[in-house]
Formats: sequence, C-alpha cells, structure tokens
Amino acid sequence: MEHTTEYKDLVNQKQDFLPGISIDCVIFGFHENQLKVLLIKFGNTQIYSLPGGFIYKEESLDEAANRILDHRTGIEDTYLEQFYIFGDPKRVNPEEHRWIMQKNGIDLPSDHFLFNRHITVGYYALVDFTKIQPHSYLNHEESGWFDIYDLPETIAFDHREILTKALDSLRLLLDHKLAVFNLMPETFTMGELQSLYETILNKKLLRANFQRKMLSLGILERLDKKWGGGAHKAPYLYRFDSQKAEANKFSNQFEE
Amino acid sequence: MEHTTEYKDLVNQKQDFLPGISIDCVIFGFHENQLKVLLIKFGNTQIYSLPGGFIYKEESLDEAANRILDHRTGIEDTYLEQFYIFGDPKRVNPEEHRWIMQKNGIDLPSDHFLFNRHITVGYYALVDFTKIQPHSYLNHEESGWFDIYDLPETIAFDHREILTKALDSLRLLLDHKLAVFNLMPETFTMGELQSLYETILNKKLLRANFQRKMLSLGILERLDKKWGGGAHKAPYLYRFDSQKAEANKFSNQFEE
DNA sequence: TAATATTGTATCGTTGTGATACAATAAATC
DNA sequence: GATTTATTGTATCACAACGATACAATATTA
Repeated sequence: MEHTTEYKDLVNQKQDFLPGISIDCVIFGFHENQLKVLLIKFGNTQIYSLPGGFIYKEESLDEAANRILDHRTGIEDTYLEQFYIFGDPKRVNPEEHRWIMQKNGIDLPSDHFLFNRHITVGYYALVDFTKIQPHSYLNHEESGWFDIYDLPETIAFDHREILTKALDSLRLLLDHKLAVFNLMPETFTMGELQSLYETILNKKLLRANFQRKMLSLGILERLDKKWGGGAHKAPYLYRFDSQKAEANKFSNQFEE
Repeated sequence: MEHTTEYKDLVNQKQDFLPGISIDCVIFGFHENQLKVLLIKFGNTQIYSLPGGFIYKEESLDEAANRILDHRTGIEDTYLEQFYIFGDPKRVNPEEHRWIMQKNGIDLPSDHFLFNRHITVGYYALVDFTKIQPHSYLNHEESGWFDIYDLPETIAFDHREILTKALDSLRLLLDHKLAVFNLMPETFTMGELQSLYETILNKKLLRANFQRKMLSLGILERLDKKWGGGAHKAPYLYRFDSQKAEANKFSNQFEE
C-alpha cells in the first residue's frame, strides 16, 4: 500500500500536531481553457478529497499550508491564502472517514483522534499549471486535476462545499487583486488571459473591451508575436510586469 | 472579584471546549459620527482586549460566536461574520496572559491549558449602537466603546492586529454588501449615513454625489422630515428597506 | 422680516464600459 | 503565388457612472 508512509504520519504523530484542527488546500491551476483543481483519490474507492494536513505545534497556519502545498505539488513559493474556516461539528462523517481508511488497509479504532471533530482552515493556492510536473507523491495518491465545473461525483466530507467557497473567494479576488496572474504561465496571449477570466467568472466577455481594459491597467509588458498559432493574424505575447503594476498603484493588489 | 464567574468557566470547563481554538469578536458600532469597537478592560490593569471565548464541543463556530456576542451585548440576532483566522504560534505571549490573570487574583499554573497555543477565529459584528444598553456583564468587565481611530494604548496579545484586519474587512464589505446598514439605527438622515461611510473609509465624500448614489440604489424608504435639527432646511429621514433591496437584486448583498 | 446653515437636486465635463465595426495579417487552400 | 479564412488589434459610438460645482428650498435663529 503506497499511502502507508503518509498515513503512518497521521496515525502516529498525534502528539506533534495541534489537536482538532486541519488545513485543506484548494489548488487552482489553469490549463486548456479550464480552471482546474487538484484532487486526491483515496485508494480502493471512487472518493476524492482535497489535499490537506495538520499543523505542527510550532508552526504557523501559513507555514503549515505552505508545507502541505509543497508536499503535494513540489511548488515552494506560490500564491497561497486562507479564505474561510469550516467549523460545523458535523462537517465530517466519522463513519465515512473510518470506512475510507479501512479501504486503504488501515483499521483504526473509532475513538482514534483522526475521527474526532476537526475544524479546517481552507486555503487556496494559485499555481502555474505548466510548472507542475506529475510529482511522485501525486502518483502515489492517484491525484489529478479536475475541471472545477466538472468535478467527480463522489467528493469526501464537506469538500464540495469548500470548493464552492474557494471559487467564490477566487471571484472576489479578481476584483481586488492581480493575484490571478499566478495562474498564468510566464508569457501568454490576450486571448488566453481572457479565457482565464471567463472561466473563473463563468461567463463570456467581449474581446475588444477586455483587451482595452487590460491594456489600460498598465500592468502588461508586450513581447514578440506568437507565431504558428493558426491561419490568422499572430497575437502578441504578454508578460505580467509586477514593477509596472506597482508603479501603477496596483502594488497593494498583488501578493498581499 | 467580579470576573470570577466567567473565569471559573474558563478554568474548569476545559473538557467542554474544543482545545487550542478560540473566537475573538470585533463588535462595531456607530455613534456620534465615530466608528466604535467594544473592548474589555482586564481588572487591575490598563490592558484592553477583544471580547472572546471558546467553542463548546457540540457547537458550530457561528453558534459559538453568536453565543459569545449575546453574552457580551445582549443582542441575539445581528450581523456576524468570520473574517480571518489568526494562527501565529507566537500571537499570544503566555507570560503576559498569566500576569493579567494574576492581576485578577487568579493564579494559574504556567502549564494551564489557557496558556497553551491558541488559534483564534476573528468575527466581526455590526450592531445598532442605540439598541445596546450598558449590559450588566459589560460593567463587570469594565468594557466600553472606543473610537476605532483612537484606541487605548495597551491592547493585549495580537488584538490590535485583529482590529486592523477587521477594519480592512469592513471596508471590503462596504463595496459588496449592504450589511453596514446594521450599524445604523432604524431611521437616519442622509448626512448620518454619509458620516458612517466616511468614518469607515476614513475619507471625505462629496455630499451631492453620495446622495445621488444612495438614492439610485433604490434601497431606501423616505420618511417624514426630521424637525428641530437646527437653523436650516430639515433633512428627510430614511429607513433601509430590505424588500426594496431584494427587489433591486441586492438580495445577495445583504445578510449572506 | 432677514440672515444663516444645511439640504435636495440639477448640471457640466470626464471617464469607464457595452456594443459594433473594420483593417491587419499568418497560415491554409487552391 | 494569389486567394481565402480565422483571428487579432484598434477605433468608434452611445450610454452609464462619477467628480465637481452651482443653486434653489427651507427650518430655525436673530
């Protein structure tokens, strides 16, 4: 059983973790015009969940979230922010949880700490999809990217609700900060950027107006044209220019 | 010592509470053109703190926050929302905490659970100042309202940071929801409403434009004029009309 | 009765935005 | 190599939103 290492941590390290609290990460990526989230499939089941973990006793919440994210994606520095804390006492069904563990060959007593009530802090990460290679850890967990609008049927616990709230928060972020550029690769066309906005907002935008608005913000550096995209005029490539953004008083809208 | 009852709870009921997690409430009110927050003064000190508490094991976070708020202000139904979770392992200095308790005649061992690391969930409440009478509980705690821009010098733990974050969140709320009307009395003049906005945003607004904007939202009911306000034209009184707000597609901007 | 302070509203110019149009052009097709 | 095609970059028009200013209305005071 490939999960053993991780689960051993969970099972044995109770004394190292803060009790009764966990972190769940909604890892957003953008690929082929789809907004994706990274989900983990529990072994021997069809149940998916968010990657999560616990907080060491000497660790801040942000540090824990970064550690968990690094563990799952191999990305160390990326945009990561808490968006909500989920504290319903019935948010996790301990029977469901125990059944999942059993399916993975781990038979824990029903009074094991893992099945106690846990409050969970929701973090979302905005990662550059192109920089994430299938991590060894990912394979072990049978994790994968899913279109946020086409999620698996069975999602564990209250994780579907967490995903919904994360998407809501991401939409709010669009209005206030420029953090969504963390979802784009280093260079991109205006059409690709528009596609990201459309996917997050789940509605079509007028191309001409989107371009006008984006250029007027003064945060993009225009590079060479992108050749070979098809039988049509070649689009420019752009790069997000954080210095320009700062000069244009958008400093407070990006990366805190 | 008047605190005894509450502190007894804290000291003895460890087993009833979720371990390692607390709630702190930033209770906003609006009075005499000032944005106020309710702070508690620890006995025999000059140290103020936010009213807070712990979560019972069968209670949701929102329920706990409501209970704590009710306890402090006597208000049962009001606008209450979590805004951030504070999880720095050094956010509370246990020595400072123990010293404060000692000053209140409660000498706890340094390994008492109260001095363990606690993560705290920040909630803000928007209350109608005119409906809050000095609650018996308040007197006991020597609590009082403070202008958010003129806080006491000594504020315990990381509570000043929590207050700052709460004010930031309140400003965001202004853009998205109509919840700030919870801070106003039942009826008010346009000038009073403008004063609230100016106080939250900490900047002056143009009277004519503010009035035009507010009226155009179609969320206010115009009542009789308010007489006796001085040697000038009498202003109209307004009432926030949640039905109008709903009809004008603002339903999603108010009370969830 | 006149003066005063404040309120309610109108107006002007500027900016931002939705909608549409059109020229430019890289690759595919003939 | 000329033509076609799909897409891009930009211009334009109408309208809404907004900052700034002006002014008439009016409840109280003098």
